[in-house]
Amino acid sequence: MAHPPAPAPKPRRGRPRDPERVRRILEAAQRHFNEHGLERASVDAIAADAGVSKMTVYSNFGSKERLFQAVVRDRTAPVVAGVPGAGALDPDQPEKALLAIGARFLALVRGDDALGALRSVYGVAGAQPEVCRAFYEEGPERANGELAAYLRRAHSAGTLKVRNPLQAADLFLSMFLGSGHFRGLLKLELPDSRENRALLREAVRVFMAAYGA
Amino acid sequence: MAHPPAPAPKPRRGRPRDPERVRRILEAAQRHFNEHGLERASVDAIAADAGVSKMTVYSNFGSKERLFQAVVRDRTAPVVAGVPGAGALDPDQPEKALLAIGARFLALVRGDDALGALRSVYGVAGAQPEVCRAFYEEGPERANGELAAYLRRAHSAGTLKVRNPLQAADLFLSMFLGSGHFRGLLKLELPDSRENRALLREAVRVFMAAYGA
DNA sequence: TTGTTACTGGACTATCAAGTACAGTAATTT
DNA sequence: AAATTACTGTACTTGATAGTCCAGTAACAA
Repeated sequence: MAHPPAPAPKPRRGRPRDPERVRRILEAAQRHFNEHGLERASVDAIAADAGVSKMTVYSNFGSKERLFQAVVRDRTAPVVAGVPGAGALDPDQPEKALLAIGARFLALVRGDDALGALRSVYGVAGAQPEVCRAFYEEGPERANGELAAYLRRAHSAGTLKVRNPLQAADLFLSMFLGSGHFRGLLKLELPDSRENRALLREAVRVFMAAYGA
Repeated sequence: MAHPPAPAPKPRRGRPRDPERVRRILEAAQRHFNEHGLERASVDAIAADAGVSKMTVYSNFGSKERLFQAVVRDRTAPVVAGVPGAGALDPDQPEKALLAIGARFLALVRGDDALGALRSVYGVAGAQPEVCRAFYEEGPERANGELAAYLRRAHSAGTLKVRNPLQAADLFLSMFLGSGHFRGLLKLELPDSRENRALLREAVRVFMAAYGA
């Protein structure tokens, strides 16, 4: 979106880069960064795990930090993409829509992928502001924005009464970031699915009580 | 609470430990761990910052990891202590009480102390389960528990209608862990105080709409 | 075929930090 | 005073790892 799809076809001479190698590096790096964080992950281990020489990592990404940045940017958008799907939801059935959105968001913020990503990005807060900003904008902010768009539509349809859609969206999604999310980030035992369902129902009930038309 | 106040007066021979040095070490370590995390903080720097020899650090704490654990345990309880104060709140004025509790919790989860603590504890998730568990129990779980106790009292007083106090408490406190908290953890710009006040009011309004008697 | 670029694999350097050793000094008990 | 423990300061060992160098090989364009 920010960039035109393919700025230059780049018909250079010599052997072309192997895009599959690049993918393998990104995926291996993602696993290692998720599990150990930026500091403890070793480039040697990542290269070995990707089945690639260390020099290939450096010729493709330049440094460990830039590899980290590439990993974050590479996965943030697709991970969040599955969350809102707010475009397809019916503004006449807000309760149903909120249940769907909440269920997806809850699954996201309990999943190892997002938890690992959060931990590793929190670990570089301050040291790499651009990555943090990009992550925030492509991640939480975007999810909020899409839910807010839905709330606006429902408000126009008269099925909800939402004065400040961004605030309301933030509030709704926040409800899934409580103790269960803490436990996930700390790698403690997670609430079982029964408890998750109860939380989902209650969050929707609370929201409807406050914003129902 | 878990331990009797002073299990042994310990009248040993020789020079006694200097408790002030121990405090200086803990405080310096806290600053460094907050700012850089466990990995990047160096024991030499901590010792220098505390105005203490490195050997003193090791003879008091044994290792960097155990120093880290000591820091976390040392500060978790006091930090959270200021949060609920639910004991002193009037069960007949839940709206007022929730405003007070929410304001304190909001200030907490926006403050550098708690944010740094969260970042560093998230950084050792999995590697140091005991610290994570202790932090969780002394921190979020305890805050939840105290708010839940208040909600129970208000329910008995007939001013609120709360079937599941723990769930409701979790939901209420969660509302302050949304985008603003993300931004804090990522060291991005924080919402201004006007926005914080708006969030506080709205959170209380939403809660009252769902749980008001 | 030739020039050019991508990749391998291993050896190598440089750096940084955890933890130890040790010899001397300070404080405290008996 | 004597024994004992705490602390200092510096130098040291040890281990890990980011990043480089290099010689050789593979794949592609002209």
